[in-house]
Amino acid sequence: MSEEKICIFWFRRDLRLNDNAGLYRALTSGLKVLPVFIFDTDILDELDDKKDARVHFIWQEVKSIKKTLEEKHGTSLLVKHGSPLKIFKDLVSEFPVAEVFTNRDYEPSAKERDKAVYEFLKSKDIVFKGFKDQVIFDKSEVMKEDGTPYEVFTPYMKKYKSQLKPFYLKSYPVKKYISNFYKCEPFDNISLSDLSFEKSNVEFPDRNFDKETIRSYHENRDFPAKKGTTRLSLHLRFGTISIRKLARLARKENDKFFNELIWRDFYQMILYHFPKSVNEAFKKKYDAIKWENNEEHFKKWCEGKTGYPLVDAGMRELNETDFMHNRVRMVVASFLTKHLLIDWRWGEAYFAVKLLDYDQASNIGGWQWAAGCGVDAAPYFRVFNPELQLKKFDPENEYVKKWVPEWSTPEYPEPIVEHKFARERALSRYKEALS
DNA sequence: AGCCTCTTGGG
DNA sequence: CCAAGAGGC
Repeated sequence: MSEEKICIFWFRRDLRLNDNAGLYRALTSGLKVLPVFIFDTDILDELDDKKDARVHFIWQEVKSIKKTLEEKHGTSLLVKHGSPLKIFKDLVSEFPVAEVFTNRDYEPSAKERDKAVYEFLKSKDIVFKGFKDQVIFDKSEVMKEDGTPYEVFTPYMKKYKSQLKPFYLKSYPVKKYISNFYKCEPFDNISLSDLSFEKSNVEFPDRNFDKETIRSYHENRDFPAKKGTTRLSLHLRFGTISIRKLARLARKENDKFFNELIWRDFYQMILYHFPKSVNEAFKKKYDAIKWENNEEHFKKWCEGKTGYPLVDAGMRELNETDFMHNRVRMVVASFLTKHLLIDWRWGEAYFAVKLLDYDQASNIGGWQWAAGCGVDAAPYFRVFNPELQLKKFDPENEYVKKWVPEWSTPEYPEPIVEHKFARERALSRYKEALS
């Protein structure tokens, strides 16, 4: 008797059982669905901090999905640890796999990984299908009239909104087909220490956000001392909330907040079309900038000891909580690239190590924007004045006092560069590269 | 999603 | 005297 064929659903950055596009397609495929998660050693081996909060978060969410599947749906989650290609080679000999479903990931390294898995599966006559789940429009769905990708946000956003029908924001009714999982006894649990990681001490923001924050987003979002932003970036990064659900609400409640979600799609689209922008300036000429790359300055920036209170507050918030308010991200990025003339890649790499919500597309986009070398970037002559930014966005010095308690005492260092000097140096150095 | 400097015109 | 606007970087 031939064994009944099954399909695999491969969880990645979509760690939820509700409104999940790829999971829905798997459950409605007619095949029983074996859900799989892989702790990818190709990624984990690169992480030096054994208390990396992202690993802890993913592990926690994976455990929770596994528990739900076991307690409510008579199935389990097969959790593996290793290199995905190798894992799939094992999986197809272990299970009668006919198809593999997943949600698309647009990062260049993920595309490469998926291509290798696709090729292997193809050689075994197994279909590998990817679905759009983590954005509203992907790949080439929002393009200019001439068929090329947008490189400026505002016209992209207008086209996006004109194309957007309620249909695109509809939830996938996973629940209706939830009985189509492959029935089995619980698979083994993997502990954090099995992965050679430990629990982190940072606090994970709640996915159950306050609607009022979205309603008043445009008024409060720029003030880091206020609870003016949703703190949902982590959940968007790992798919622990659905972008469609959030976009439905955003569209209804607050256009400014909705635009921020569109920025996210925009940067994902840019990275998809321009994978080289991972380490090359989108505007080629800017790769000619002669950076100072002063190691001592870079260290002081990392530690939050530049003598500019808003910059230091931001960096210390990042170091202590693995998060930084977005207004302050712009300020510290501008400071690093313009005042210190340090290559944006250094800053981007530091954020990649530290940020709990690190998302490659948004971070590359944001850093290149700050450095002036990206899509729709700030013109090079825009140099934030860190003191004016402080006056504008933290007028009572609440944020600064919280993170830099020694500020306004003799212990607080003098600025490592003087603003006027640094601004002029940046302007002439940029001008030189562009001429 | 800057900032600076200079000019102008009302008080 | 200084707020507000223009224009350059």
